[in-house]
Amino acid sequence: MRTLDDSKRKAILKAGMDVIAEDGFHAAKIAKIAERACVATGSIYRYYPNKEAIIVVILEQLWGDLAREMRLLTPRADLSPVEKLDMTVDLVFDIFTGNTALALIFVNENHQFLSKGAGTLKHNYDEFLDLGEEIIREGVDHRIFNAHIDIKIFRHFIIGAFRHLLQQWTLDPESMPLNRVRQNLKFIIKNGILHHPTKK
Amino acid sequence: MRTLDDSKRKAILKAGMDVIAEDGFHAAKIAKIAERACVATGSIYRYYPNKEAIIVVILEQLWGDLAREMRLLTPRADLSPVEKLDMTVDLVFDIFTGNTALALIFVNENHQFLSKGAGTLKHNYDEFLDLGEEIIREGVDHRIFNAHIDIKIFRHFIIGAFRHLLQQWTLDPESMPLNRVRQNLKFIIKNGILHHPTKK
DNA sequence: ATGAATAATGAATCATTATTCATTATACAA
DNA sequence: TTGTATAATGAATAATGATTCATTATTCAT
Repeated sequence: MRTLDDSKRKAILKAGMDVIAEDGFHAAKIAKIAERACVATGSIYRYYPNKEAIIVVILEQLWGDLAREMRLLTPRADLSPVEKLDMTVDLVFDIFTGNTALALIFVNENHQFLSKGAGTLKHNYDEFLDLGEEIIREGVDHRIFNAHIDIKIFRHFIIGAFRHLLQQWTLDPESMPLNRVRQNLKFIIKNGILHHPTKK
Repeated sequence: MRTLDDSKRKAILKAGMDVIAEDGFHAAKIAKIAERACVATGSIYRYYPNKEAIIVVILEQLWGDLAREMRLLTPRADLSPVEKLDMTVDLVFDIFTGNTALALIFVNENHQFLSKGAGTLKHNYDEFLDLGEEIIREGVDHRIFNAHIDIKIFRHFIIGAFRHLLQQWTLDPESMPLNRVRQNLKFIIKNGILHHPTKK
């Protein structure tokens, strides 16, 4: 009895990621994905029930990986909330720095597929964000973070800022090195734009 | 000689705005827009060469209006950079507060059409953002804003944060009143999340 | 009133692509 | 080695929906 080939499933996923990143989900053609993966168009349907399933798996993995890392990070008692916040930013930047295609998919497609699939995707995404919120709450409890800021709003604030900056980076990586973006992002979310003169 | 009816052009634009906001540009059907505007599908093509032109006009007007307001705001000598920054935030919130459909179009479609059309759209959008940058630069010169923050990054930071917050608001306006979002946004961009104890 | 000129109509066209499925090739159990 | 289950194939299908265009209705200058 022949069996499905897992390396082929991966090849299709990778090809799907690249083509969807290049052309956008809607314009991404199954024929092109098949060609990139070196399989026939029909073969794709042995491994994934439809085009949507491909991107859903990509996003499920992304948020699954990030949620797993966050489960390790949040409970650490040896780190301050500020350190945890910085490390979360690093975590996310590190994932996308090495994978422009994944960055593009997050930037352009994430939202519209959040509610698609069995529910794993939304679950992973929410878990990641809830763990992030946990860090903020810890900081507020420690009087390190400002208690007057609405945590839910702050969380969306950061996601949105990050997403848009990542998008600008994919459009023109030269003029906006991801490292500078990272440093500025960390600084702004902590200190804002106002100049705080430090006493001599 | 019969003439094209400007009220019909407006009706089509309004219907297009509503339907595109509801269904997204791609899923928005010309037939539905025509029905809402109480015209035949073919009539739409008397007023707009294609579906894309409709959304481009909507976005051109949005950024045109905002750029015009900014041209009045930035040169005012009676306002501090902080006040100008706050007023810019108010300006943008005010436009979208009364127009959920326009908010949805900004949130979901703006980026992909930025480079479409004759160039007016991109021009208006850039002008608005450049004038915003102007305010930041003025604040830096006055030692009110932090000189170490990359202005271009800060600008994308705010747009992204704003867009995502607006999106959350369109998804669930109850749980996230736009007024609370507005206040938090103003506070965070100025002060960040860190708690700055004020001397007694 | 009249008759160009052109606005309005909406059924038909046409292009596009995801998906299916009849057929062929291949891996594996016996 | 052989038979069979099923993987692989890619041409054909089928659905979709933007746009066209032949026809009809309306406006307006004369």
